Amino acid sequence: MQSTKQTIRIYNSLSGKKEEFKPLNEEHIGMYVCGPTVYSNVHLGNVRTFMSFDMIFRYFKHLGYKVRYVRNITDAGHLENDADEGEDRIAKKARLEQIEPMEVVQKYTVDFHNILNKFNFLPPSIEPTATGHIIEQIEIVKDILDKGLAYEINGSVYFDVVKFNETNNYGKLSGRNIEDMIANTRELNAQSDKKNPQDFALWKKAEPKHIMRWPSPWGDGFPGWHLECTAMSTKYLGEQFDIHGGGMDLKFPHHECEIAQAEASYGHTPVRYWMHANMLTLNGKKMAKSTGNNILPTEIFTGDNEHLSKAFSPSVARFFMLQAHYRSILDFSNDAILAAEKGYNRLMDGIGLISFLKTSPTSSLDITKWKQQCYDAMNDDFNTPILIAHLFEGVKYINLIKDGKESISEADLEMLSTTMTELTFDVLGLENKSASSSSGEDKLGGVVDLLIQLRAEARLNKDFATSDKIRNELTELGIELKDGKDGTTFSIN
RNA sequence: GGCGUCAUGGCCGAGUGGCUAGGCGGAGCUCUGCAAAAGCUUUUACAGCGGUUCGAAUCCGCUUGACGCCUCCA
Repeated sequence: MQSTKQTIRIYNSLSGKKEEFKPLNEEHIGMYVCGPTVYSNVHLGNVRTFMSFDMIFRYFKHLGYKVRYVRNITDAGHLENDADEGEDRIAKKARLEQIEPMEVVQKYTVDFHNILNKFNFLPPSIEPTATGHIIEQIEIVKDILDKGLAYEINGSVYFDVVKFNETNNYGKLSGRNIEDMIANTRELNAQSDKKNPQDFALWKKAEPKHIMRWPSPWGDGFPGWHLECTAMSTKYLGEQFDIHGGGMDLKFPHHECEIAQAEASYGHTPVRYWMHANMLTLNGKKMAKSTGNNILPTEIFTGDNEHLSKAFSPSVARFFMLQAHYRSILDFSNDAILAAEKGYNRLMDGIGLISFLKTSPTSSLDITKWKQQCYDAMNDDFNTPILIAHLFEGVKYINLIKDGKESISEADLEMLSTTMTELTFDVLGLENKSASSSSGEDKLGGVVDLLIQLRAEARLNKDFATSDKIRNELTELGIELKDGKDGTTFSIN
């Protein structure tokens, strides 16, 4: 753990600027991140957002903060659009797969956890579900009704955005103003109950066929999409907390509505630092479940996708994504992840060499300065690409020391080693997956080692015909031999 | 149509008013029976046009292009 006090600057979407981060309580940080709606498999774009916050969670913990990280599961069905039509997406999936809505939820929640585990995610401190907090949500609806900022029509309750805007600023997060929105709204459907198109549902009446339903003062229904996050963040983090995160596409309307709900109910703004992770694109376009323009994590692991030439380990995919800043759009391509894989291997090889380095009485390198540069990168709005650049600098140091071109003292080597490993594994959350684990691969490894031995003997006898035959035949099979100073290793392509 | 973001070298991708990002690829060298691997060194940039400035790729304006939100979305 890093005990030195670090000053962190965070880009706050609310102000549009980087601000010095000061938690409400000195040692504790409260962070809420909007989780997935579990009606289908998470794609790689979803993973990127959660990975950004996993990295941020890890860094805070590494610095010694006590972090309560809440990431919800949206398991209540919400409508396909914000007008009054559209099917509940979970119900739709249940109908298509001919299972219960709660089976849909269970299936994809399990999938979500499995995938995140493969990517070496830390579990959040609390992972609450929307359906587990219906009572809390109903209480908020009642409260907002009491304050006169919502209205009930035909068993549904809507937030009165226009009225709210008279005393508050609706749109401050996404940089909109309500006059523009009214001027630009398309015609409202005739059957809508809303007074204004900008109003959003706090509670929706359930039609008779709607399976996911709960009793409420306004009849059987289900909560509006934006409400669950207000209920759960308040319950576990308080009426005001430090960080609220999510994907860029949630900024409007979702986060805007969260702010409105909390301000209406509690009378003050709920979040100090709003953070938004940018999109992962494929072919230059946002990954989206609805358009089919996406890659599933499983396809990365197997290579079974038209965009991929081979399989990639979760750690390589993680490295690929962390090589871009979380607020930048990142385009996924085979070439880009292929390049990332080579870089990742270089980083891992470098770290693997640390324990073999010999120390000297003095250092020819300024390790203290290098270390601070690593932390400066993270402190500047979690700039992982810069951190990785410094880690590669560290790899260069390691190689130069190994070749005797630079020297390092025992204390500096300790610092180099600790910094490299902690930042790579604890903060970035990478794993060194070079060691093969399955028994089949172990046996193959034994066989290849035997061939390597035979080849070494042939080379010793200057029987290059035999040694080259072994090497070439193995290459044909996709096994590459690598001759090094300390013997031969191999890799399977 | 409204609001917003971004345009960087062969590719990916940071950053900044004047001083090296980094990775991949390319080139050279070391190592090697040869080759590969590995390591070291090295290479080029800031969409276009104006403006501000001693100086701009970095600030301002315009143009072009791409993307995102405005409907569920990470």
